[in-house]
Order: sequence, then C-alpha cells, then structure tokens
Amino acid sequence: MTRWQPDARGRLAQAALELYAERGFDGTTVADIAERAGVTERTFFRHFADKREVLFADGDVADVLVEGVAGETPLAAAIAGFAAVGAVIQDRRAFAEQRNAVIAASPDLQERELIKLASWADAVRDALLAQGVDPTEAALAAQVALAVFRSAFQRWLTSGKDADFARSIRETADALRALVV
Amino acid sequence: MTRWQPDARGRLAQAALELYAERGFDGTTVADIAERAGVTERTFFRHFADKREVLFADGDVADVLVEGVAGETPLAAAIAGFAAVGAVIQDRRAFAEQRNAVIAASPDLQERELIKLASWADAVRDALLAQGVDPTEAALAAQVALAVFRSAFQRWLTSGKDADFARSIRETADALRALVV
DNA sequence: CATGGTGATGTCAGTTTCTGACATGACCAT
DNA sequence: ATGGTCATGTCAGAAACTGACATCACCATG
Repeated sequence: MTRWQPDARGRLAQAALELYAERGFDGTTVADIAERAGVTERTFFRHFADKREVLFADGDVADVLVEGVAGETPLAAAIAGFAAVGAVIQDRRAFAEQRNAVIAASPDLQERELIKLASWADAVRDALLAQGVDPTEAALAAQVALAVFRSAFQRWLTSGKDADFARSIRETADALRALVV
Repeated sequence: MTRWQPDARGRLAQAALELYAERGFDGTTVADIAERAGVTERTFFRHFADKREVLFADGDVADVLVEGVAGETPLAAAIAGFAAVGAVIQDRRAFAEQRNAVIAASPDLQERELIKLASWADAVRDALLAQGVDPTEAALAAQVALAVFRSAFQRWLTSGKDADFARSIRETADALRALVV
C-alpha cells in the first residue's frame, strides 16, 4: 500500500495550469490547486516557492541556453543560445501556447515571466564573459538577443501551426540588422 | 484645526524608501511604513496598489517618454524617447542611486521594475505605431531601445558623479552598432 | 449662517499567501 | 527487527491585501 500517489509536483503543476486557464490566476487559490492535485496547501509550498513559480519550473532549460551560446560574434552567439531554447519550446507548441495565454492574462504572472527571461539574459551574459567578451558588450548583446528572442517568439506563435522557430529567429535577426543600419 | 497632515502619499513614499533601505524590502511591513508616515495601513493601500508599487509611482514620466520618440529611423526615435527619460533621471541622481540600490537588493522589487520598463517599451512601441512604423518593426525597435537604455543607465551610474546620461546613451548606441555589424 | 455633499482618512472583520514547528508512516539499509 | 530518512500532513500564526461602514474638516449653496 503506497501512502501517496507519485509525482505530487507534476500534479500540482498540471492542476495549476488548468485552474489558471479556467478561472484566471486571481480567481484561483492555492487551496484549489492543492485540492485538485490531491495534496495539502502546505505541500504546494514545499514544491514551489510561491503561487506564481508553479508555472516557471523550467528544469534544465538554462543549461540548454548556455550550451547554445556560440557563434562568430558575441551577438550571434547570444542569439544562438536563445535559438537553442526555441528548439526545445518548439517541441511542445500546444503547451507553450496555453501557458503563454495564461501568462498574458495576468500581470502577476507577466512579472515573473520577465524576471525569468532576465535571468536567462544574465546566464547568456555570463556565458559570453566566460568566452572572453568585454563585460559591457556581453551585457548589451545578451539584452539585445533577449529582445530578438521575445520578438521571434511572438512571430513564431502567430505564424501558424507548423512554424519553424529557427526561421523566426533568423527573420527577426534580419529585421534587427535592418533597424540598426 | 486641520484633521490630517498634508501629502500623506508623499510621506508614505518617503517612509517606504527609507525603510526599504534600512531594513530591506522583506524586513519592512506595510504597518511600519504607515506608522512612520503617520497614517494607518489601510491608507497605504488607498494610495498604492501594493507594497512594491510605492517605489514606482513615476507620475508623468511615460508622457516624457512618448513625447521624446522622434528621429530619422524607428530605432533612433525609440532611443530618443528613452533619452528624454534619462534627462529627467539625471536631475535627481542621488535619488536614482538610492532607489536603484534598494531595487537591486530585492527580487520582488526587480520584478516590478522589469514590468514597469516593459510598459515603457510598450508605450514607445505605440508611439512608433502612431507614426506609421510597421508593427513588428516597432515592437522590436522598442525592445532594443529598452536594452540600450538599461545598458546606458548602468554605464551612467558607474561613470562618476557628473556623468552625462545623453553621452552614455550615445556610447551605448554606438556599441550596439558595433555588435550588429 | 445653516445645511448638506464631498473626500480623505480611520476602524474593523475577513480572505489569502506564505512560514515555522512538530507529527506521521511507508520505505530502505543494516 | 530496528532505526533512519523523506515526503507529506497538521496546526498556528504573521503579513498582505480587500470590502464595508464611520467620521469629520472643508466647501458650495441657499
């Protein structure tokens, strides 16, 4: 006789995404999420630091990001890092869409999203630093690459069901070059 | 006999900045802030939506930003908008430094800072749209200009007491051009 | 001068988020 | 079998916020 069902964390994450989609972030209490997942509220807070974080457990995405940082120039390298993340996201488009819709509907979740993206930019900056890039240049390249990623993500979402993330990145990078000239 | 001292809102903002600097954001309760300002906790929440917002009442900065959006190219126009804000910030350097230090010390405050900056980028994007710029191009230009602003702000802070914000912006914009080439 | 409306604040009760401390019991190594 | 470990449960409480209603200086109006 097992005392608890396995993967409480996964059930909590799933329940949270569903409830945020059904009733909105504000209309959902942590007690609701815990109940649907079949655990107590206290267990929720053992797995996730707060009510928002449950949507942002990216696992090892940061590793993918950092390993992808390589290229001819610092900016190209930074963009390549984000492109690697794009490839991961592309494999779960339906999830990405639902999650994106939920976040777009809640300022609280947007805040958390922004700081997560900022931490990605910091990781890219650090990767560039490790490759000997000048600190100021690395920070700027990471921020600009993030801007490209965000724009490319929107482009990918609005480009239909079978859009290619790498293509969206390339197109956005081209648009950037056109802007700066 | 006046029933209350004037400018409760201003006193709350001042008390909050002081206390966040003294004890940190987490170490400060809204009751602490209200007490120092000589009002009740309820009054705090009438003036500010939440505990973070008290540091982010920028007043008419968004107007300055939008009015500053003008230039030869969309990116130049977007950067000009942020440069206009820079000029305002430059006039209150000591305040900017203290506020920046307080925010840097708290992830919660950083989140709010990021979403405020994002809303600035959205305002710039809308201003570009109003000038007939292509939507995708406008969004990207606004995001890139924000990256330039953030980098320029750091540069300005670390460039000594009498640094010129406009100069930091120019230098960062030059760095961007060098990156993209 | 009286009267009544307005607006900023106070008071208070309640919900929700989040934390610390301690208890439980299945599982595992010895 | 015995004891340790680890995920979870239980409980109490602090702090962030919200809604409803009360107060009373001030001000316009007759």
